Amino acid sequence: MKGSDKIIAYVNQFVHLNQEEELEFLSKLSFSTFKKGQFILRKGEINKYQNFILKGCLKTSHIDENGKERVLTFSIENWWSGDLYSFLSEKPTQYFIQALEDTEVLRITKPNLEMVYSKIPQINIMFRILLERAYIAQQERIIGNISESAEEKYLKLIKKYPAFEQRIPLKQLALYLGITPQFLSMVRNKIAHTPNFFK
Amino acid sequence: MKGSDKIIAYVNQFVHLNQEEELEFLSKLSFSTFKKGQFILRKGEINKYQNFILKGCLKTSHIDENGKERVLTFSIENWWSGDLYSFLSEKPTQYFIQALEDTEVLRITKPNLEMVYSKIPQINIMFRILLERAYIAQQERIIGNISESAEEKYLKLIKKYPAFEQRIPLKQLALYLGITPQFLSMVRNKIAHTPNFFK
DNA sequence: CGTCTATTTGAATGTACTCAAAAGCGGTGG
DNA sequence: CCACCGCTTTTGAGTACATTCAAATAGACG
Repeated sequence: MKGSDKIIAYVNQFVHLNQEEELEFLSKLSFSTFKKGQFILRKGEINKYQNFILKGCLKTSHIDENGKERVLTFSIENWWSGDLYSFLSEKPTQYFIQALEDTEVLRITKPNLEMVYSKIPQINIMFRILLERAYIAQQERIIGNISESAEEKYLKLIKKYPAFEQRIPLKQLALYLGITPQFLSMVRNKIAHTPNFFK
Repeated sequence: MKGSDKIIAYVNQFVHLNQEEELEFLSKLSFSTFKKGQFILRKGEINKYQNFILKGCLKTSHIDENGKERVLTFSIENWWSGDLYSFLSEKPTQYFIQALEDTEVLRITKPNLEMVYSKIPQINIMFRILLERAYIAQQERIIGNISESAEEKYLKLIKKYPAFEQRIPLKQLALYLGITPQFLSMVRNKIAHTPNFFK
């Protein structure tokens, strides 16, 4: 499936576009590829794009004064990636975005997105829905982070996003959960050796 | 200061309204009061209002299957309170909102807000700015929750919102931080007896 | 004043971390 | 194609952080 078909199929999950609108939207997107390990965005830069992932996996993370890294999100096929705050406000980002796999994206700049908004109100609606969902997902994660043990958080994560278990290295998952890789390794082992841990 | 003056002063921090717009906006708000302990919203209900707090303090919390409560936010004077997701989608909320003090609010319904949006574009801009800020604050909290010890989280909280230390009961702060009240009591004691913990 | 809830204190336990080292795996160059 | 290097994952011992359970004390409210 071509990239343009993929994103149109994605958009159609939320709103309906006629052919003219589809072409208008596609004309504002550009295609980019990133090698595994490559940085798409670094702290201090202004995030000029929202990236729709056609193939691959991106990690958005934060690194504090002591060099401690924490993962805010992993983004895979059919997700958007990009620091929304920096994108909207045109201020420097606090985050790094890095490819965990060879990755292909369709990306849009702020001026182009604004042009699309004015010509295709449906796209506005789609992004409003996406923002609502992102907001509520964040709230759920906050509740989870302050309620659950590492084991519960891990089980919930791989239940919500089954692809992550196979696809994302243990170390990176630990950075997302806020635990040490050593401890996550123990947790996995315990789960694997506990009969009927699925219930 | 009257409630109407307070919210106008608040709005003026973000955007400028002329006198006609001010009156239009105010005409869409209604005044309500809540007694300490009273619930403004319960899980399963649809959140019909966004509440601007003139006086008092509201707590938004989540209670899981086991009855375990966790606090998502505390809201005091000059903050908005209300489950945005339920408000926008008109679906049942997952949260409880309860008054921690006798509280006075100015509130707006979704139809009235939409009317205001269409007549006063500035209000649209204001809420967009507020949503951006809420989103970024949530991201920072997620990073903090997975990076920091209980002591760090507590110190950061009272540094960011100094009023909370005096005003919000220890037990409620513990429900926000995701630790037991007993442990927070120990943390406070340790801080109080550690010379130069401010640095 | 009495009752109810919030806060403090302490002991025992469990969860997760640090440090250290070994084993596994993937990519690169010869 | 294999050997090596660097990074990830596993394993283990000792420690620190945070919880549970229990009980005493302090505060708030009618």
